[in-house]
Amino acid sequence: MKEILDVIKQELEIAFEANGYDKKYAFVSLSNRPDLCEYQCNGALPAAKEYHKAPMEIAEAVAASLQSEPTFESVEACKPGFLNIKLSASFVASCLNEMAKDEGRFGLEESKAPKTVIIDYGGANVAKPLHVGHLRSAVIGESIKRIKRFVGDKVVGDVHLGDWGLQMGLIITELSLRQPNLCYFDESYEGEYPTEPPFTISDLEEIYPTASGKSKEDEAFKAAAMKATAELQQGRRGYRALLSHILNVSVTDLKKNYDNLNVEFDLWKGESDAQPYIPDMVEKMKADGYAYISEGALVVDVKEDTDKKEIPPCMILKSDGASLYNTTDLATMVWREKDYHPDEYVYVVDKRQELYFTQVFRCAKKTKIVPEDTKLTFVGFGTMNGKDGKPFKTREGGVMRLSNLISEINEKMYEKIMENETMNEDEAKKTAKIVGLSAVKYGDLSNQASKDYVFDIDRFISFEGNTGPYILYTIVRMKSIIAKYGADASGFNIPVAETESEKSLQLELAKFNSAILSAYNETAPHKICAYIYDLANAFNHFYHETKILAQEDENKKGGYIRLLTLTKDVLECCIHLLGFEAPERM
RNA sequence: GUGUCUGUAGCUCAGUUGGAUAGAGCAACGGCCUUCUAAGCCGUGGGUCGGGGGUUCGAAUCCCUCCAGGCACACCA
Repeated sequence: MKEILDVIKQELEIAFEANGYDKKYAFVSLSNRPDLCEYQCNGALPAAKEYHKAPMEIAEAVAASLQSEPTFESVEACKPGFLNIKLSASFVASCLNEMAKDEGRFGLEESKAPKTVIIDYGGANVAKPLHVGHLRSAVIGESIKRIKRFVGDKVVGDVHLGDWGLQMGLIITELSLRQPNLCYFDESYEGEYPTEPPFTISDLEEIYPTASGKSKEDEAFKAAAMKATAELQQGRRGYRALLSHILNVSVTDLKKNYDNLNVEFDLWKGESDAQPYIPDMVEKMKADGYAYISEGALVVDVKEDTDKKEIPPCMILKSDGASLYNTTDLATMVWREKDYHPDEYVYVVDKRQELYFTQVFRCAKKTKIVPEDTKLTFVGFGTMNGKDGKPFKTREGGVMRLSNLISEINEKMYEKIMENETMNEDEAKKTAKIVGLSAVKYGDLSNQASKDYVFDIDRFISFEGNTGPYILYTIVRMKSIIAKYGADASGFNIPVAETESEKSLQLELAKFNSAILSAYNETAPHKICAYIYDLANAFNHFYHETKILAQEDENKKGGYIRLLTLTKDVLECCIHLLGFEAPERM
């Protein structure tokens, strides 16, 4: 189905050309003066320069040749030379009927050139619980994944676990002190290792911080942990077996936590999966002459002439020969190329890592790990601040666990729902979870990802204003009416709008296409939030003025239900793209 | 120090990539429920778009400069 903007544009192009003006001036945008018009074209102003005519003269001529087009209710030339456009109600209604027929996609055609995209988000660490710092990556990444998938790309989401490095050595060392008799520590042991892990997730969550604390005070312990890390990385059997236990236990727990957030990864690969690719990669970089020794370390130059600031080289190996985060990330690209050969990589990471990722991206292209035309996208997000404007902390000043934050929100939401006394405890609990998630996610996604934002629980869980719960409430209202109607309305047509509020609702619906595409093109979920907030407002306004179920004309009533259903479906589609769902009641 | 991002109503944020009178929400005040969920709707007040220059028919948006703040600047991830 054709986008409304394109339809209008085409009509304008014909009119511009018919009057002897280049069609490049026939650009259309949404009106920024809704009191005057619905869409606008400002092309007559720049055209006036080229043709040395008064802009008003051009605008009037174009407007005149569009007078009889059935697409428009009116096209008016205004003051300096604006073209103010109003669509005819019947044209809008016919667009909507087409949208409604196309269930699930609402007229948005699948991309004709679908891309393969790997999206790297989540960034969870093994054996460490998720904390609030992980929230944004998960929430934003999940939404971007869904948006891209909806438009038609083949998207693979990878959590990219932090499962390599000193933390593993710390855990192994601590465990060897607690349970020295385990077969994993016996180097002469040659049998099969047990399938049952020697610890639970809560053991792990206690072991890691303990070990981490010890290593800061106890030099010997730290040395032992570093040795264990090195041995693990060199492939010591017992340690490898322990690593896989740690991974299993941890990933099971992480999956549960991400599941609560409606976040789902296709791949649970980690840094450790990239390790086998490092030696060949490094050799190739040396052989191809990209990597050289600088101050003892192996580096690749990544500076470019256009840089305003000196970009330090990308370090591949430390002076002691050990690999580092860069190395792992580059090696990760090696296997991703081998398995998926993506057209685009998207990294959803804290924006403070931007410089680091420009180094990695440049290095990957320069050393031909990825082809020249591969798109490497860094989606850097800002910090989640508390109400005081400083990074979000617990009352005690520590890092807050994500699960604690979520349960606090669910608890508050539950209390709010129970105040209304329309539900039993069980349903209220379930509803609180659904609405709570919408509060968190909408609160995050409605801001531009790259900016810092204030995480204000009380504002987010409020049912008023631009919040997730407000959107859900609007959906629930519609569901309730549709349920009361009871019958199947699919045989009816969405009526030609008769009132202003009905037409604005219909116009909002017609913007679905361009709202989704701009969110897609700009990797900007907040555009979807802005859209559904406008749509919800338009609906509530219409709802307030229009009796639907009391409508006597059955045909009209059926048409209204069809309009409601479309609105509800579009809203639900959008919140799905944001990563949350609506309950049946609230 | 260098680079970079940010600065819009008391607070939290938008602003369709240079267009018309800069918009929402919260908070404040006023109105609307015997009628589809009032968790809603309607209205009022509130602005030197950080300051100053420039570019042009036209600037919150582009350029310069200053002020304030955040962040990053090779052997951490």
